[in-house]
Amino acid sequence: MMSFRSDFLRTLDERGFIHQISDDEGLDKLFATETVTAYIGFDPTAPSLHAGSLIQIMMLHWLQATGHRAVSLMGGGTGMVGDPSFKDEARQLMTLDTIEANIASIKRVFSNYLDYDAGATSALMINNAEWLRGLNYLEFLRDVGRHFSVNRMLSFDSVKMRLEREQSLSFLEFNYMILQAYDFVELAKRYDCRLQMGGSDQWGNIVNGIDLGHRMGTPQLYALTSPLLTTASGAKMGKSANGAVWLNADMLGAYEFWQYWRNTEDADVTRFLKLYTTLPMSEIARLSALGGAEINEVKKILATEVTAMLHGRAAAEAAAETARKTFEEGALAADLPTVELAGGTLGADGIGVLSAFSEVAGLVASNGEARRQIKSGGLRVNDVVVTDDKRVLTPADLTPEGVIKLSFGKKKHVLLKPV
RNA sequence: GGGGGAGUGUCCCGAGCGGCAAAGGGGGCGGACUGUAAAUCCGCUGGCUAUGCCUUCGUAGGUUCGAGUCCUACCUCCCCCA
Repeated sequence: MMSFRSDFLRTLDERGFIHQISDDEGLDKLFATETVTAYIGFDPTAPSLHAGSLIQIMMLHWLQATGHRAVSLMGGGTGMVGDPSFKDEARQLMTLDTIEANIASIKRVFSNYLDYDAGATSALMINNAEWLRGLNYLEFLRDVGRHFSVNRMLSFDSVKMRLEREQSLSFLEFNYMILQAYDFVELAKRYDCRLQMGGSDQWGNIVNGIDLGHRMGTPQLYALTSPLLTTASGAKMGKSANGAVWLNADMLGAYEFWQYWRNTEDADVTRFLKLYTTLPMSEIARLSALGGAEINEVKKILATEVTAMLHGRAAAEAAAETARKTFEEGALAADLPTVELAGGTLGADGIGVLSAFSEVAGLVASNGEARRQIKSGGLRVNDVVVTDDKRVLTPADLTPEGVIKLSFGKKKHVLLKPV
């Protein structure tokens, strides 16, 4: 790969964000000579983005940090269609209400990474519903649709699998790539946006936008994709034991978020430091030199840095401290995830362990699962292994701090607290 | 339009003479070993008021003491012919 002159591309390159660029020399020149507006699209498929999207958000962050204008595009229009790229079946359609609610919820995260009040390089939050929802079908077909070749669209890898496999690809979904291409052109016209970034699975969609731009008379547009990230052992980013690693604080607390990064595999630590923190490269080089058990200290730094960007420095340090107490001292940390019990719930007859773990704490999925885990020694109450599935938790189990600590495996803990 | 084939445990792939809560794998979870890592080994991997009850094999009916298995119709997909 060539060496870049522009701060933005050099930074992205040395930190491992770049998978493919449509015209690296041309784009480098653009970034070196002017303030560039670039965007990444986010479809509102859930009330929160998850760790898998963090790499995209970080790209926008660096874009702004190196003096350019970052646009996060909410898919209020495209979300009504659903991206079929590399999916083997159609997603369920979302209602407008759901889409709007999801967008409102997702939006909150961006202000932690982007500055929306920075003069000429303020970040922008735009919703493609703005131009997509009002489209006139016939006009759109004539102005935009005529530039697309179905033959060519069918040849894209992103839909090939779907076609070869057997699953039907509805006409609705098939239009997604056209809408995304059109988004790029609209952003170019309205906001002078020149670059679209995204995950490598978006390459085809982005390039379509560039082509459409040619035909519809925009300036030269560019594509930049990031690698599809997996952990060293092949798992997709953003999934953990308890499900997705959400970015919204109301869906995943800072402590659990911190834990996700703390549990990074050795082989991923350096890569993640570069991608997910803003530590200087020299510092990352120093940390990467540490090996053996020392790498645990590096993982803590990784976890704290990533968490600090999202949830704030104070919350990150509190999470680190909670983890230190819990894992290193074996002490009881008061701010582990806590379930409050309404007055007297523990009082009368106590709570059976099974329902305490399943219904009350939500650590396991069902009573049956709790029973199985007891058999294999995976459940503990106040750090004592549970052996009897008939055991009942009573006020006598309360620690001096007035809580009962439930643990599932070594890493998942919940405090029950009567109030 | 004609002919042939397929849909299995709500993560995936996949076996399944009429007695089936249904083989096997992957993934996931727990345990052991470690460093809150990886690798490895062991166990678990429908629900419940639990020596029993309930819900599961594309959908709806039917035959049978008993249906994932047989019959009928329907849905979806694949292949061949037109």
